[in-house]
Amino acid sequence: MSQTRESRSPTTEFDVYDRTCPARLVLEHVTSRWGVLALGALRERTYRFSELRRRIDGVSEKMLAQTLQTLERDGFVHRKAYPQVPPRVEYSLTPQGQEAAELVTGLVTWVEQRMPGILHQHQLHDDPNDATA
Amino acid sequence: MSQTRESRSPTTEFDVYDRTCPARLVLEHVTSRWGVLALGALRERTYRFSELRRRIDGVSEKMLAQTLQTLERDGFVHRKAYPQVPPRVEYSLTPQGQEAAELVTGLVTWVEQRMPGILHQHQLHDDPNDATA
DNA sequence: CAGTATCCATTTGGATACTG
DNA sequence: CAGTATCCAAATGGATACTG
Repeated sequence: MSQTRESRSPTTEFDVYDRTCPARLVLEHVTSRWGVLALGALRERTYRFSELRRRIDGVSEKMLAQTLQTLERDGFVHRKAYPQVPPRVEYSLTPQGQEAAELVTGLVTWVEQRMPGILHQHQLHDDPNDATA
Repeated sequence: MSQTRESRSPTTEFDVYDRTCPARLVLEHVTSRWGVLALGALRERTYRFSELRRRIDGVSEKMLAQTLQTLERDGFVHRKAYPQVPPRVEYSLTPQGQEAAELVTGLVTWVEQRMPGILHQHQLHDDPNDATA
């Protein structure tokens, strides 16, 4: 009776399909709008705060700070502050963060590659009349 | 390293790091709160609307409908309506949707498996005093 | 059943100003 | 530089009522 539910048994006791499960929150952190991009960027190299802000086109200071703090708390991002003035803070991925980043990057590049087809699909969907052939 | 820019060159002309790129929108669709769970569920089997709503604990009718419409427009989800009364509509993954679903499911199970460690990390982070050793 | 329409509370998120 | 604090606009999202 390890399978009372539908045909997908969670690998552990954690199940994102349960709204009270903390795993759902963590999942939302890594799949969040800016979380995905931050993880992807940090996979390239270490970044300073302002560098990341420029790298991630469109992110506000507030959201970047919030995103990084969340990812740091989850143990995906390492924050290293150098005690100097002006301040210098460097962000990098932890080993766990690297794994997460690889997975999300897979998704990112997959989407980028499929975009031509997806845009074409948008046409088909939005346009009632079929001008094909 | 074969890279001219920041060490990550988009595979195509589409670049999610550009805020105007349509790929960013599609990425947000598949990584959205309910999009991730819908793709994961539909990977198990075909679902009817109400079944999906029960499967995805916490989703509202409105958000589920919206999510499915978006994923359908992107070409990830197939919607089949049977002309009968009461209405019967079945949702399933398209071939493209299956690929996307595999990627997001990878992320989901990864998070579920790492939860114990992540929760422990939360303790460390939130608790200033280090009671270790 | 499978939605849509509407109203409304909450959250998200950005711009700006300010601090160590 | 690396943030934090504040204010406010906009999007998200839920509950309810209604339709084909």
